[in-house]
Amino acid sequence: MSSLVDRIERYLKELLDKNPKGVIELQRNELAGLFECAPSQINYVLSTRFSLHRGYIVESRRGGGGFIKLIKLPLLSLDVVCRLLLEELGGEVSQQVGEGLIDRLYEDGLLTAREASLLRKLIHRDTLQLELPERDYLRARILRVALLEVIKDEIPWNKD
Amino acid sequence: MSSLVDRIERYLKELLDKNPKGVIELQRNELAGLFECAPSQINYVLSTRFSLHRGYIVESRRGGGGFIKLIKLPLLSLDVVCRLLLEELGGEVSQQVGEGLIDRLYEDGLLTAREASLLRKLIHRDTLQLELPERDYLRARILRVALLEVIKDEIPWNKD
DNA sequence: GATCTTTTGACTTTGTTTGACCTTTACTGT
DNA sequence: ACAGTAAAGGTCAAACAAAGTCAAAAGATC
Repeated sequence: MSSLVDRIERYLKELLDKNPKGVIELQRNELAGLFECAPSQINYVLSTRFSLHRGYIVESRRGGGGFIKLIKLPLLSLDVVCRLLLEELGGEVSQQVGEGLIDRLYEDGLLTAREASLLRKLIHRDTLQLELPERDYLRARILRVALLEVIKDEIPWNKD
Repeated sequence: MSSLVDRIERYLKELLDKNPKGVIELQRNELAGLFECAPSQINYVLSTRFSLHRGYIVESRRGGGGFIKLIKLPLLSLDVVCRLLLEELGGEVSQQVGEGLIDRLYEDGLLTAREASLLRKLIHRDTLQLELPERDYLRARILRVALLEVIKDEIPWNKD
């Protein structure tokens, strides 16, 4: 008997596959109602089955009219993400490394010229103005967020 | 399902777009009636979605024959941007104000949608992860750098 | 039976909606 | 002119409506 978490996972992946953009939006409580479980179960599914290193981004908003948005990342960028995001951008990033990364993303066509030069300025030590362990942590966070944002609307790859 | 506040916002922005002067006048109670909500909901929409930082001015008068007037400010001009840089972004900037400003830059066509949502994430407290006086200072620096980058193309005498 | 995964529930955080009460303005009758 | 009244809009705090967190309980696995 497949567990709840598995059934919810399957259900969401079906929805994602049906949707050509690889994006779905849902209500946590509604979904919990559909599967007759605690709402926090949905969070469990999301964090164990739709984590970043499995190739998904989850966005959400609270309050009235809140939602949860599930984005399936294009395969193309998936290996880039795994490598950069999880390894290099995990902890701290120096300015040099950061700039190298931005250059590479630009050359790969993931960043426009303007985005690249904006990011280069943003991660500059003169902008961050923090002492040294924190500065490199912040730079890593900034680049992580930027990368995540940028890979979302990569051209969708093959289906199935 | 989009929330009431979103629907009212959309409605008002449509009206503003349709009106070439970028000015509309309305009755609070009438609008509340149209959307079948409490009149004070209108105030909520106005203060969260049509703030000065987002590029709107709201004027009103009470009493018989009262009204609410919504004015969309003209596109950001160079001198307004300079004033923003010096005054608004000089010191500290809250997340709310920052988001408002980014919204306005986007609506004025100075930022692409992707740049806007990137910046929104970058200035989010979860990304900055600093305690409160420093966080708002850093946010101001980030927005300053971003704004400068973005208007570079607009400055005629600057050729790089 | 130790450990790993799943499931649940109490509590928190964030954003929205409402309602009771307040202030300002125009109009009306005297 | 003047007071009174009705007709706007304003404020603020409480209620409501999401989603998030965390730890403990319950199952599974070995």
